[in-house]
Amino acid sequence: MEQIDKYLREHDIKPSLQRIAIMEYLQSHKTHPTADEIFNALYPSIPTLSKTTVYNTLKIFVEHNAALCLTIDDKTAHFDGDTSFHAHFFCLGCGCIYDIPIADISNVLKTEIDDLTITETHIYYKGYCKKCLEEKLKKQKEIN
Amino acid sequence: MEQIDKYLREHDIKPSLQRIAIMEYLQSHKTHPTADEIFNALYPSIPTLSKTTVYNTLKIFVEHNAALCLTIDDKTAHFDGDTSFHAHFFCLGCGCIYDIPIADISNVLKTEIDDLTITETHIYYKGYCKKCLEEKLKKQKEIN
DNA sequence: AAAAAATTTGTAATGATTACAAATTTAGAG
DNA sequence: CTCTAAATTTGTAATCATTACAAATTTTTT
Repeated sequence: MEQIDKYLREHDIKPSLQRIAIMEYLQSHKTHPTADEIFNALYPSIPTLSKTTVYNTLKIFVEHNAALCLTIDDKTAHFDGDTSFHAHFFCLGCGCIYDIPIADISNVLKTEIDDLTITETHIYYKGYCKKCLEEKLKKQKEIN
Repeated sequence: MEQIDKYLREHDIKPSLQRIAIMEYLQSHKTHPTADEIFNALYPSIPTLSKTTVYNTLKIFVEHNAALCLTIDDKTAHFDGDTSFHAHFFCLGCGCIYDIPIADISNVLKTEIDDLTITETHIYYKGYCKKCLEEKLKKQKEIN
């Protein structure tokens, strides 16, 4: 708990009850939750919590580089409390997101391009997890 | 025009007037337009065009690998008629998207991970283009 | 030329996100 | 401490991209 407090301060975010709870959830649930999932998870223990607060807080986290916003899913944004460099896999079937460790590609990825200032680099894989691939193949068989 | 027709057929897409127009627009405008932008651009010349058709058609293109859907912008999906492998830069200020050529990193990027079947790989850079970076710095000065 | 299939269209719904203003909490000055 | 200002949180209402769906149109097949 004290660690979350410290983590927020290190990122120039004043630790409030809500901010601590949301960051605590993000860092202890590596499932890349959506704002809605975070709200539903925390609401029972913080009954005064507002969904707007969750959205506002996540925006602050991202602006202060305390969390990542993943735009891999076109339906909704997902958030990641782990800001270290890694890739993500998004299952087009069930929507789950997995962390994918990645080799050092600093020699391949650019940090500056012409007149463009890079602040974030994302590597996303999309496809199907085992379960969803099987279901997909089963459905295709049924059609044929 | 005949080339678009052929391109669609090669991807098992039956070429209709609307589909040809949308693919023609995608391939001649390398700006990674949104469905809305495509609709507004084509509507004057195809007054019967429906926005639903644009959405449906783009979905078909993506399913048949005739176009890419970019989820780099959390506001709205962008589309790319160039399916060859390249990265994208998204300006957090003005929202423009640039193509970024990328060295061969097939040795770094995975094509199979455990039980996950990869169908797409995306590399996104986010940051600020020259104009937007200047404006951002100017605003920060005004605050301080 | 008629019937079936595919495509397109328009409208209405959905659902994530944001705008905004009121309410509450926290921090600072006296 | 206590009062005031600033920051944060909250709830409601709006926005806006996208989709669902059924009717209309076009294309293909018989």
